[in-house]
Amino acid sequence: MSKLISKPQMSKESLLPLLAQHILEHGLGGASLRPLAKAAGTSDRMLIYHFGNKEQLLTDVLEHIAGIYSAALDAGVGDERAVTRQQCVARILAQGREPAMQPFMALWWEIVAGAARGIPGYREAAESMMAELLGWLETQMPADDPDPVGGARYLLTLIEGSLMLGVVGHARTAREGLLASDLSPS
Amino acid sequence: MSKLISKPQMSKESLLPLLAQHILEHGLGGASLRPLAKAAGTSDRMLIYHFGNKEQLLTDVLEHIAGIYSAALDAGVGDERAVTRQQCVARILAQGREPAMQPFMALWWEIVAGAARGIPGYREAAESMMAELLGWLETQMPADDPDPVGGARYLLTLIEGSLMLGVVGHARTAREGLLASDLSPS
DNA sequence: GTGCATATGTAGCGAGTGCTACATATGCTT
DNA sequence: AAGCATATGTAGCACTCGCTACATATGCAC
Repeated sequence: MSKLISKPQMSKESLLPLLAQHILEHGLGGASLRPLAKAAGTSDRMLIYHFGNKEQLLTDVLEHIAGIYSAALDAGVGDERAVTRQQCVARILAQGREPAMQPFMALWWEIVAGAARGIPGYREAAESMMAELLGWLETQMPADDPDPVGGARYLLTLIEGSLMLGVVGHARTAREGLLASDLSPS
Repeated sequence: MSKLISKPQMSKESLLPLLAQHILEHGLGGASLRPLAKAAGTSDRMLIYHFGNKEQLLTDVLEHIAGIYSAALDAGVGDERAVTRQQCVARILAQGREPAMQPFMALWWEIVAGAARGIPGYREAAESMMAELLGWLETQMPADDPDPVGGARYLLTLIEGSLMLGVVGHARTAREGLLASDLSPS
């Protein structure tokens, strides 16, 4: 009885999107091979076969996710330049609150936690992602900003602080904080 | 052969400091009963006996740690009031970078990550801790501050953003951001 | 056809997980 | 002394973990 049903012929590339989806939903820490394999329609056996070991698999998936995130960033903000710093911050915060961004946010804080805990690889991953975000933010600064480089760093600090406060149920605190900053003309 | 060696007569209260120590070192997520028990000089069997289940144990330990942190906060900053907002921020950031604070920081980001992931209990815990920190920060504002309530929220956002950037290897970015803020008189 | 590299299924290993069953030991109350 | 609530040790259960051993199946080169 020959099995002629189908030979999906899977590969790293074909697996990565499904694995990324699962990681975004369930996180890095709780991810174990067998559920990942089921999500990707294969077996733990094959995940190890393709990626060598779990750590390499997670590294590859993270890289894949970073690519998706970059694209989402550019697509999410309109292409007309912000006029004021306040407007710039508001737009990015609004985008960060989008439901579609939630899985990325959850994953991001998990990476931050790993970096703080000193888990090998996490700090490096977080550092490069943050560097990329900073570079992107510089391009989003108002065209007539007197100090786009320093300003981007200032806004990044405010944005990340606001996002964190939002995550822990203090979105209102962050909003009131921004109102008391120099971004809001009295 | 009677065993007269010693009867440690343990209790929740006597276990909590040792458990807290272990959690601060190794994190919440990776904590499992047997290593915790070894750290506390007892058995997994007795941890369940005293706390009922693992979740309750972690809840109790977290509460214990929050108490320690509160005390460390007050002790860490000198008792003379800051004169400027900039000074206020600088002092708190300096304290957050102290080696002794590192375990608390790592635990904090783990809680934030759990809150972002929606793990039951984490958001509530984080929210109340942050509320307490905000209240404390209001008392640390300069005496002549024109808007201590809004200002505390503004500074909290900047501080948490700076701490996060520091964790991911972007302490310099945060520093330059603060230099470009209204806290640094040009 | 005959090898041979690539790909996949089945079974399992040794370690660790939270938690429980059962047997005691201890010290207080009556 | 008897009974009883509190406390503790020993063993183990049913499960998951990352990973491996072994057996194949497939398709291509010669």
